[in-house]
Amino acid sequence: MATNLSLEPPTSSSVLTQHTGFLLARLGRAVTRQYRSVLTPIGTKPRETAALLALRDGGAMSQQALGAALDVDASNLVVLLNDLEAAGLIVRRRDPEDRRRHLVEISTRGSKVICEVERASTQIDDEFFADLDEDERASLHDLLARVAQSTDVCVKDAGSGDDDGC
Amino acid sequence: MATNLSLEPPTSSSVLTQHTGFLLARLGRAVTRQYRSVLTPIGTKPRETAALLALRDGGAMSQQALGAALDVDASNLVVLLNDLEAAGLIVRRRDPEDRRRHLVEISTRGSKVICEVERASTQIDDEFFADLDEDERASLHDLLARVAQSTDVCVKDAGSGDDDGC
DNA sequence: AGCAATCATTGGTATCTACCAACTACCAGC
DNA sequence: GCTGGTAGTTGGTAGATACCAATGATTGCT
Repeated sequence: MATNLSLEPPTSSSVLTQHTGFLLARLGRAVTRQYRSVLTPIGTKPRETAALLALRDGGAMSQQALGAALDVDASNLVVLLNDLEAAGLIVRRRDPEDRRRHLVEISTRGSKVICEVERASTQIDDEFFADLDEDERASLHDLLARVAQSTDVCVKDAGSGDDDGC
Repeated sequence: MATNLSLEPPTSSSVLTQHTGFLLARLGRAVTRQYRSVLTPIGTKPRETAALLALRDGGAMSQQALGAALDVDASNLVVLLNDLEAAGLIVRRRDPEDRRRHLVEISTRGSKVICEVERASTQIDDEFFADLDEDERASLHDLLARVAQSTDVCVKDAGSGDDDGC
């Protein structure tokens, strides 16, 4: 039953056409791996990099907010930030308005690192989405952003034109 | 320096607008988690499910081909298939043309399970991509498929109209 | 002042994942 | 019938990840 022995030459490995979600999951892993290989020599992990980017673009924010943005558990975020702080890439200080909170901020040193990191990340993006032209890439980004927004995260417009020259 | 204390209400958690790749990674994790929660009661893990779907749509294939399709390391694939075989969802048999190879095939029992699984997966997809209309979802799928194809995997057209009625 | 809720932190656990080295069975070519 | 390469298997390791329960500091409410 159901015996369709195509046994095609190992090249056309096929499949996963169906569920967009599975495709998404698979590509997410793939791109993370790519990121990791490029980021390793720089010394930051993909997650840490995402955190730095979030902090640079979003400005100082509480750990709670950052965790929500990155979809990382609070307890895991703590150790992640510990590492970043030990490396001098971020700064934690208490929020004067609510001293329970820590305001996490990217440091000047972190800003420098993020420039290097971003160059590498952009390179990966270019390789990874090489088959898509400008418009397609933009529309892919738009679609993903909307999904992210609806799912849980809120992508903000971030009008804060606080450009620390990169 | 770089002190833009927006400290917005925790709702608009912001960011990650920049790199499409990071967005992809984050959403991939999110959707995998969703899948996992729905699949757990059924008894299959996301990876196993992906394998079953690949086998159903791609027909019998060698482990090598399957591993390439799913982007899973050969040694990890072995244990994954062991579990599926122990559960009676797939069958391994030697390829008569090359007895080194195992032809992996979905079993009749596996085909039944996959129906249940697919209902759940489709439900997740519907929730996850709820904000996109039909056309947008299709174009997202198309874009992702093309990226997947160029990256490494080959998504085949799969003309094999071998419908095991679901 | 007392109390419940919140934020960050700690510690622990279970699972997933990638990766690597070695081994068996098998194929193809000489 | 050797030899070299390939497919699958085994076992082990390191790291990533999710998740959960408990604690201390701090807040807001009454």
